[in-house]
Amino acid sequence: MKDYSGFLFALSQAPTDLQKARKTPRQARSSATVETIFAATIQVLLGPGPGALTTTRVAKRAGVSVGTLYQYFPNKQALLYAVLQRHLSAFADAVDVAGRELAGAPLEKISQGLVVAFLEARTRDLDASRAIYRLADELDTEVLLTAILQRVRSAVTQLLSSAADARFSDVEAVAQMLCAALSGATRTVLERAEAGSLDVLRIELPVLCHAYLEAASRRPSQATAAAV
Amino acid sequence: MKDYSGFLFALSQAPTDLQKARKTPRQARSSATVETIFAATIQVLLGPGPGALTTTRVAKRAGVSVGTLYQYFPNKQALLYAVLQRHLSAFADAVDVAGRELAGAPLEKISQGLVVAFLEARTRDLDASRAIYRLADELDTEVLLTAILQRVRSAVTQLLSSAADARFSDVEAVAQMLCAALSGATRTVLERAEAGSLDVLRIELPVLCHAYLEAASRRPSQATAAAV
DNA sequence: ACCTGAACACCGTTCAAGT
DNA sequence: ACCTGAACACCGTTCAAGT
Repeated sequence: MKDYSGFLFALSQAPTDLQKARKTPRQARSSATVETIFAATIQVLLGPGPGALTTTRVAKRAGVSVGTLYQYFPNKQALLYAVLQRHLSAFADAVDVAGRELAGAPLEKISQGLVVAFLEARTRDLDASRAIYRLADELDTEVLLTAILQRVRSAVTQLLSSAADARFSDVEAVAQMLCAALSGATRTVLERAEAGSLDVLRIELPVLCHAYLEAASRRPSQATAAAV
Repeated sequence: MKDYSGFLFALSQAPTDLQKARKTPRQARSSATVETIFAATIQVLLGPGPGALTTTRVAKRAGVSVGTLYQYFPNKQALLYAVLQRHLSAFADAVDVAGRELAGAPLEKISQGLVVAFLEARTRDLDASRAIYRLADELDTEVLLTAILQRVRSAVTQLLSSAADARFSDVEAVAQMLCAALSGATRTVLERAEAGSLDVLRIELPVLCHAYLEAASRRPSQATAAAV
């Protein structure tokens, strides 16, 4: 019987293990170390690329030993997970802020503002964003992404409920559909590097967003009763 | 100087290398081997899971040795790439077929049909689809995805141009936006395993699709002139 | 309280030897 | 013309030893 313990450990990482650092830094010195490791991870991602993202390389770039890295992150996935988490939280924050600013506005303004907020949030640090998102599917990000999606979706639900000139028979479903279209469309563009496709999005997305919201608010209430 | 040749080879795989098998099977026996390897890959993906997807394990499952696997695929990525390619081609085929069937119909019917085609195509073999898409970002799928997107987009462009009751000032941009929203929304749902979200999509997506197409066809022609 | 880095099991890939 | 599987370099992770 061979010793698979290390391997199985790596495979069985439940999201719980991924979400928290192995050890919370208690001294200024060590929390600085964590910051340095985060920065080094992104640098390696942008420089040598995702294929060259090894724990040893990140540690070297950060100026620490591998052992130190593993003091704060139980495994490589946890490190990447933490990087992704930071990024997504910033995104959800941006949607929250936009929601508060747009509350009570008419649909037209809400559509415009929402699209701008989405595009702006996901276009900041474009290269880093691309690299980080590309990493997302290598991890078990189910839990994290679901949580972020929930935050964004409820912010949008609240915003839609507050609209000055519309009522929705099933705000939840409309918010879900809108978030899926917005984030999906944004993501599709982020992943491909096509020049100009961002411009198309900037013009077309508000049209799509507004047209859908108008149609959804005009609709009689039993239409979506069957949906969750 | 250490020997990095193996490592660098693996890193530097250009899409060209990923797209074709190292050796084209010439005998019935060997093309059957390739089929078996494909099947084994999906089985491992669905059974032990993506974390356990090693070339050795795939080979064992397929009943061949690793060496044999490497006779047909230059590396692990190429294998996964081929699996993804098959899947995406089937998807593009489905959109093509739908486009031909719907040509000349009114917008309302086109919207409905397009959504059904998208959902149906991406819901067939749902588990395998999920597993395969989750793999996509680990590979360098830029070229492949762009090509498939192009096929789908031009099928949609043609379809929209054929609409019985509408003209678009910038069909290309509208098709691009529509494809981004459709595939993005579909993907978002596929990735999360939320119960009922597929039902929401089935009801809301045609509404969104139709509302946007109506709005876009009513729009004066200079609106999207600046976009590519 | 934090850091180091050699050591270990595993993985991707090759290639000499087989049918 | 195709297959085999031991061998090799590299990677993730650990842990005894240091400050």
